[in-house]
Amino acid sequence: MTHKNALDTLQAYGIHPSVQRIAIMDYLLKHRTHPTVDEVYVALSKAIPTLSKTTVYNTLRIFSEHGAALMLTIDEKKVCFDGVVTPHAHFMCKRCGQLADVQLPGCFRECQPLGVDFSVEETHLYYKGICKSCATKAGV
Amino acid sequence: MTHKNALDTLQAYGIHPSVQRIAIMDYLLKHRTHPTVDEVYVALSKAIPTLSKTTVYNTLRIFSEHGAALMLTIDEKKVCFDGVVTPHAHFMCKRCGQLADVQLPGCFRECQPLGVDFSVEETHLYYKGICKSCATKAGV
DNA sequence: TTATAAATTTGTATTGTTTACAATGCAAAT
DNA sequence: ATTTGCATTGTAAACAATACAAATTTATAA
Repeated sequence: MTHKNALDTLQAYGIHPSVQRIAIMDYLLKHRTHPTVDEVYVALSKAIPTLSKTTVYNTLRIFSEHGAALMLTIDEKKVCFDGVVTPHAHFMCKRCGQLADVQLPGCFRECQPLGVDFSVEETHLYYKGICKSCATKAGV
Repeated sequence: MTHKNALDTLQAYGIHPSVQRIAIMDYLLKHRTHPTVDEVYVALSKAIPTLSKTTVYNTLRIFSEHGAALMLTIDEKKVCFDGVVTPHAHFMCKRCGQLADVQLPGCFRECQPLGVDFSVEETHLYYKGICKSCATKAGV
C-alpha cells in the first residue's frame, strides 16, 4: 500500500490516538512535503475548526519523541516534520527553500562515527545547494 | 599553527575586514564551542561595548554565506556557529545539550548523494543521542 | 449509570530569537 | 572638502515556540 494507516501508525509507536492525533498523522502520511507546524495547523483547521496550534506543537513533538515522525531542523527559520521515518537524507535548496528527500548513499550504512563515547539514537544527513530549477532560471 | 589568523581568514574568504568582523572571527577561531549569537555578543561586549547584537547576527550570517563559518541548526532552539570549516560531523546529547565534534567516518568521502539533480554546496552530518556522562549519571 | 480520575485539548499570555529598517558612523575615493 | 558606499547601531516589529490554567474529553471504578 502507498500510505500507512494513521491509526495503526500511532498504535505501532505506542501513542494514544485521538481525533487530533489521527488527523495530524494522517496529514503527515499523505503529504510528504515536510510541513511546518503552521502548515499542518492551517490545513487541518478547515476540518477541525477548534484545533489549537498548541496541540499541533505538542502532537508533533510527541510523534518525534516516539519515533513516529522526524523533526527536521535544516532550515534555521522553521522546524519541519517528516512522516517518513525510514532512513533517508534530505536536500534543501538555498534559493527557493524547497526540501526534498534524497536516497542514502549505498555505502552509508557502513559509515559509523569513529571513536565516540555516546550512544547514537538518530543520524541526520542533509545537503544544501542549488536545485536544478533555480540553477536554470538564474544560470542563463 | 593552532589558530588561523582572523584577518587572514576573512581576506581568504573575500570578506571585507572591520574591527567587529575581526573580533567575531577571532572569537570563533579561539573558542571551538559552537557558540550562539548571544554567546558571541556577550563575550565581545566587554571588549567592544558599543557592539550591537544585530551586527553579530549580520556578521555570522555573512561568514556562513562566504563559507568562512558553518551555521549549525542541530538544536532546534538555537542556531550555533562553527569556525572550523574542514569536513567533520557533530554529536548532540539530547539530555545535556552539549555539541561535540565528531570525526567523519573514513568511508564518508565516497558517499555521494545518488541520482540527484542539484549542486551540493554543503554537507551536514550529525548524530543525536546520550553522551557517556549523562548515561552514567542516569543509567545506574 | 454515575462519579471520579486521568489525559488531552484549547486559548491566552508570554518569552525569546531573529529580522526590518532607518539613522548614524566611518573610510576611501574623487 | 565632498561624495560615495558600506558597516554599524539601536529600536521596533515579526514570528516561532512555550507556559500555563481552564475546559473538554476519555478512561476507570464504583
